[in-house]
Amino acid sequence: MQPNDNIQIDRKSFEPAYMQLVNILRRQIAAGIYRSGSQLPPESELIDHFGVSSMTVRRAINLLIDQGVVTTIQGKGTFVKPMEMRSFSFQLSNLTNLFSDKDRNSIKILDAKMSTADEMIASKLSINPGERTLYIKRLIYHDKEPIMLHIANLVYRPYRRIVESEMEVSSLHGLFTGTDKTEFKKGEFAIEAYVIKDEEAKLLMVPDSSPAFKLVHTFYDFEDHAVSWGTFLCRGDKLCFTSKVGIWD
Amino acid sequence: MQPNDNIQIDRKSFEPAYMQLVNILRRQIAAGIYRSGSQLPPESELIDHFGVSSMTVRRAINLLIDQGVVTTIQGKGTFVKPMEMRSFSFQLSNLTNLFSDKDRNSIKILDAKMSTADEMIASKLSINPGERTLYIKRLIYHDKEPIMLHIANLVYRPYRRIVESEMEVSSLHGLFTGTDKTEFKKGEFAIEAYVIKDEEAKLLMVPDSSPAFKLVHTFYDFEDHAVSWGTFLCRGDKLCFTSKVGIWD
DNA sequence: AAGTGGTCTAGACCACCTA
DNA sequence: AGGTGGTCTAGACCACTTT
Repeated sequence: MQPNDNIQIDRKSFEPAYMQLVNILRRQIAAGIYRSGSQLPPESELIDHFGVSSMTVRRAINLLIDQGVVTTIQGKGTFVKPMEMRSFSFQLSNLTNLFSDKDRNSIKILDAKMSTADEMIASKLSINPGERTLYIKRLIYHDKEPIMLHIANLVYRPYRRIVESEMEVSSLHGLFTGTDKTEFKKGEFAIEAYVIKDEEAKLLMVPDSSPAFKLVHTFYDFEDHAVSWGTFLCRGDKLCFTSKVGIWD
Repeated sequence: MQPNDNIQIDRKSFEPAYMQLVNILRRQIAAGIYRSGSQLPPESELIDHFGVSSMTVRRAINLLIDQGVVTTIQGKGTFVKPMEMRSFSFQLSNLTNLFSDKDRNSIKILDAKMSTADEMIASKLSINPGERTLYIKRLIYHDKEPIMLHIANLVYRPYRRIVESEMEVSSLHGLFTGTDKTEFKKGEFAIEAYVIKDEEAKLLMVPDSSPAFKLVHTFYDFEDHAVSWGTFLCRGDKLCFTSKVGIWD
């Protein structure tokens, strides 16, 4: 089988030329015409063969680079990348799916009270120990089943609306789906492995010592001040992350 | 403060114009000149103001879209996206860092033997129950400390070199760093929360009921046959995943 | 010197939205 | 109809690598 034989770009298609080219090259790599480590045809050849401009070819190649399929070396060529474990990437959208259907979710507020920051909370929120904070503890249900326990500490700023909006169910929904305008500029996350015990186990209705993901978050407002620090405790039996790398058709 | 005032692209810079434009717009969004939900200047205006071509502007905008910073609606405009939790993604490269320094790692093979596939393994490797497989169990050390337990089941194909290369330490290192040519075309990964117990706890030298990440993998060869199925059991105290969302400077 | 990737232009044309 | 994003061209010029 010859490379690039016969295959052409369909100019009448709704699919843009650069995307067709991406798919053509992906398919040829998947078919083993270009093997791991081997060189793709030079761009000039692709331009001639497919009758497109250099910009179109480059756009296609850039997409293949983004997809982790090829690497380019200036002056040398474009090469098929070997599969790497490091390029596995996991999205929280797996978890987000749990929130796509608003009707199937509900939130129960277990606790919401004014508090003062201890050393730990103060350092996380960049305030002084003893300053006022808002403590929120709530249980998130999916299909009447508790799946996540959210505990958050918020900086108390009477002149802002953040506190109220954080309290509301809709804001949490907005955070996950991105539909609402959140008041946050940026956020940090860490995922840790965790074992649910005692009270947490009771609340989430799982046996003691059940596995869980602990999602620690910090949210910042547009002045780059930390506003919210807390954790989502997610039942391990209700959530996992998946990813694919390499060439999938 | 006026949008786009004074700021210009430095044509003498080594940084390409499209990348400068990305950074300019990011900085203006971070500075609150364009707030969440608000509209960016139309492309025609950016073309005029910065004295670049439409292709350069579009390339910059496409990158901002990739970064999750803006959304475009054809016929309407380009808008700043609110921060979304769903766009939170983490890479296995966090874990890869543990492997960057080859000298600090070592691997001990606990078990390696011919076996036959049971129902479970057969279905995962797309072979028939009873067919021959290779079973490998090994402990991965970092700074003399056990951090991961890897158990893998491989399809036994005498005419291939995959088995040998899988056995070797270097292949595992290559998988993580991407330096070696792996024999795999593609792979799937799932991350689950897990609780280490009994024998696993002893091997990894952690107390019973310690938290862990369970990474289940399947690797495929260039004929799309499953070749390897197994799990990495990673000590939760030695590994966590982090990520940032929204606008960071 | 020849071959390769990388950036950029100055337009053209189209599709979509709003009025 | 006028404004907006989206694709595409046919070159030009540059930087890097190999011969």
